[in-house]
Amino acid sequence: MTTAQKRGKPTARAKEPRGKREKNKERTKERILEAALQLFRDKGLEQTTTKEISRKAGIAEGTLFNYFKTKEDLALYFFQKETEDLIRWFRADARLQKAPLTEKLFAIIHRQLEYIEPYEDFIGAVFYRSLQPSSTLSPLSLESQELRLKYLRFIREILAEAEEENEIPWVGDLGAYAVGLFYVGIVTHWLHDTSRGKQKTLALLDRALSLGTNVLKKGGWEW
Amino acid sequence: MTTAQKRGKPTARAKEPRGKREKNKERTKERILEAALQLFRDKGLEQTTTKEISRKAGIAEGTLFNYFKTKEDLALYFFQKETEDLIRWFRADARLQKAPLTEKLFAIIHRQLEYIEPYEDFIGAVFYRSLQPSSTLSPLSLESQELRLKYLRFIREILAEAEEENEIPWVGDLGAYAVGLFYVGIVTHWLHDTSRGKQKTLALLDRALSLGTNVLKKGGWEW
DNA sequence: TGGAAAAAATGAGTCCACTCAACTTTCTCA
DNA sequence: TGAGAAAGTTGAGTGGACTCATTTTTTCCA
Repeated sequence: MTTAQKRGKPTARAKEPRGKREKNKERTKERILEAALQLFRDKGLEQTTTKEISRKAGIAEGTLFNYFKTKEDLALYFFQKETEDLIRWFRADARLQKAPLTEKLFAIIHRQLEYIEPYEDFIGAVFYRSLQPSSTLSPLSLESQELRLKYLRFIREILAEAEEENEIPWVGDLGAYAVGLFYVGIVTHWLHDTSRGKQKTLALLDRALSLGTNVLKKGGWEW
Repeated sequence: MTTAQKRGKPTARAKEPRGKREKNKERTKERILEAALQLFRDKGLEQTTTKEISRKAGIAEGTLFNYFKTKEDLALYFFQKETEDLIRWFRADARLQKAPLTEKLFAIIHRQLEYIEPYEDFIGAVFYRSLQPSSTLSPLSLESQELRLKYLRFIREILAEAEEENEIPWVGDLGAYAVGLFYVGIVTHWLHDTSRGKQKTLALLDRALSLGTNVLKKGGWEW
């Protein structure tokens, strides 16, 4: 009888074992992120306290730490989201998928710069921490490690496509790694760039990418 | 009379206007650095408290902050010292000064890796912060900025010498910047490298430098 | 439907980096 | 030489990130 009843209601509501809880958690996490990002942007990372974030998100101070291990982890989540959005955006653009490598990389990095633009000050304080490799002690190591890997895998895929089309010679993982480093350099330049609309950085980006792909095509990569 | 007396004793002692004070300050700073470095190396950056450092250095907690604005600043001082030592070391080696560019850069970066070796864990936690550009809010921005500039100027000089000898085409400030970035990449690789004696990183360093200078010589740098 | 178990939220409490007003040492100059 | 000024030291105090024992909410199942 009981078993029959159990099986009788699945379509109505009982199908999802974790309904309210999961939904609430998601909403809370979203609220925390929203509050934090707004405060980080307006006041900077250091000037924003976890108390403030909690208050703005409508939760207790302790709750914040059930969702994010540290304040820094919370800040790094911004990049996590950016990377996920970036990959989705790129995969959705059919035209771009067929464009030459240089154009793809330009579009990708350019979009990243646009994304971080409103958060310039905050980025300066956190960006480099996402590079930090795992250290058994740092509580955020795994997260940032994962993030780096996700980004590198994405770039690796794009390079692999260009390799397959014989657009460039084989560059392997190291190629993706080099693009990642290049991105670090561009962001650093961007952070220092006081030209209108960061034009200098965009010019540098364009020229450096052309240079890079030219070297590759000419066989400069051979060891 | 008073003036005559004043001038009469310069050779004896009165010549140095700031004697005891300056000397004490220097000794204290040295003691703090020594204590801090030892603790950072043995227990890691996060696990070392400023209280501990002060105790080990034989000073009050507050005194530490008369010498270093923040704990992070204290940690960054390690790199300051490294850079200064590096420049002095390079300039003292007459043979190396005449060696080809690739060899110079290899020697420089290799020496830096050797220098940081005993501090591997600690480096992972601080290295990337030295990249952080100035932000009006960060109290340590100026110091780390200065450090970066000192290093970049040093690399720039070495590249300029190679330019003058027509060993490579003109690469300008951007060339130094690229070498700096390359160093970041190498250190990142080094931090992840689990091979015996970090041999993989050394191999990478060697090959990447050859590749780089080859590209330059073949005119790959032309835009 | 109710009552036990699991999951999540809470906020008082801890630890630690950093500040600052009071004190001590060193320097200066009549 | 000694008294006032300048530089340096001190440690109790402050604020903020993070913990954890307790309480509240949600789910599970007879």
